[in-house]
Amino acid sequence: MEDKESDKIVEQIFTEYLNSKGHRKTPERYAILDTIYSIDDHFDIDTLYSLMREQGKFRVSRATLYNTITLLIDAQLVVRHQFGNSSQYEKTYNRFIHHHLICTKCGKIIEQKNKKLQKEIEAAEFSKFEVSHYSLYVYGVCDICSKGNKKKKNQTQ
Amino acid sequence: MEDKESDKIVEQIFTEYLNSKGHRKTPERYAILDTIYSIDDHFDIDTLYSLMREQGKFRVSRATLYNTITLLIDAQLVVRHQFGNSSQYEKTYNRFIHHHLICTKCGKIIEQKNKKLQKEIEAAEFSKFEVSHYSLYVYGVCDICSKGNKKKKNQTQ
DNA sequence: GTCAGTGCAAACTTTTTGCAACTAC
DNA sequence: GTAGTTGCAAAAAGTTTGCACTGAC
Repeated sequence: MEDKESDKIVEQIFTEYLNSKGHRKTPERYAILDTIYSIDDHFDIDTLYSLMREQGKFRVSRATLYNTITLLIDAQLVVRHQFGNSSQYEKTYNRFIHHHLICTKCGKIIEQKNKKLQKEIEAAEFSKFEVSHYSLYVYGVCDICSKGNKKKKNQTQ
Repeated sequence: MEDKESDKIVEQIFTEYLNSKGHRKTPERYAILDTIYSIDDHFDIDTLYSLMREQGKFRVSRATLYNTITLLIDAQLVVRHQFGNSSQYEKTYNRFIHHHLICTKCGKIIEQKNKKLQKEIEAAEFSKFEVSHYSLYVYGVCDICSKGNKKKKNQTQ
């Protein structure tokens, strides 16, 4: 998805990263990178694993996925979130900056832009700390769960 | 630690919560609540488990800890964080509001107040979402790791 | 007395690790 | 050629579940 242009840039960034670290440029790593950048929202390792098998793109093991995703995080091309039980990941390059609204009733995760807040967080000063990125998780009740409760009124909570 | 006064209030809140939900008021639950409120920073289930054994306060199983902490989260007396591999928890009542600075080099978590930012996040509007609380995780490099790198200059990055 | 809650151990899930085979350099 | 990578399976770590027993109501 997205544009081919940014995919090329992302590959370039990864190549430079691998070179700088003295890591090898294996086909597995690029296949994983490509697949991740074809996914537009959050994913976990198992989803990524299944997706790569289905697509028949390139057969990689889970161990390799874990190894590679660590590299991608270090290269700042992917971020990790830990909602729920398993780690969730998302690509970072060329992806709009957003905050995460997490519904405490149904567990749904909603991405929401808020330019004003984004700027305020980015402008914040934290003493003795070199900031690279941040994640804001806002917990509450989503629209659907909120409506559901009001209509039904049959829940103790 | 903290003051006895707030411990009483916290117990009261929990009692009201248990009543409202029709849950039983077991000694295990209060022992867990008390222990949690004696801890001043983050902890995981294993730490809590060991602490309760050491103190000889009350012997509870891990299963009960997991069950009870779920209730405490629902009662808004505890929040869960998911840095690293295991879930981290912290008490909420009477605890200063802070943000989490996470060092990507050493993994250390620094709690930092920022009243201005706190107010800005609290003032933020998220459409179709009833906010209850939030967590801000700021990733970057801490003072010590930053100094270490500058001194050594032996790392590729 | 009843059923929610508990302890224990087994099961399950996610992630890490050890090792032989492979391959990028 | 050789060390970094990979795949596989086993192990580890964290959490959940099943079941018999206990105790709050």
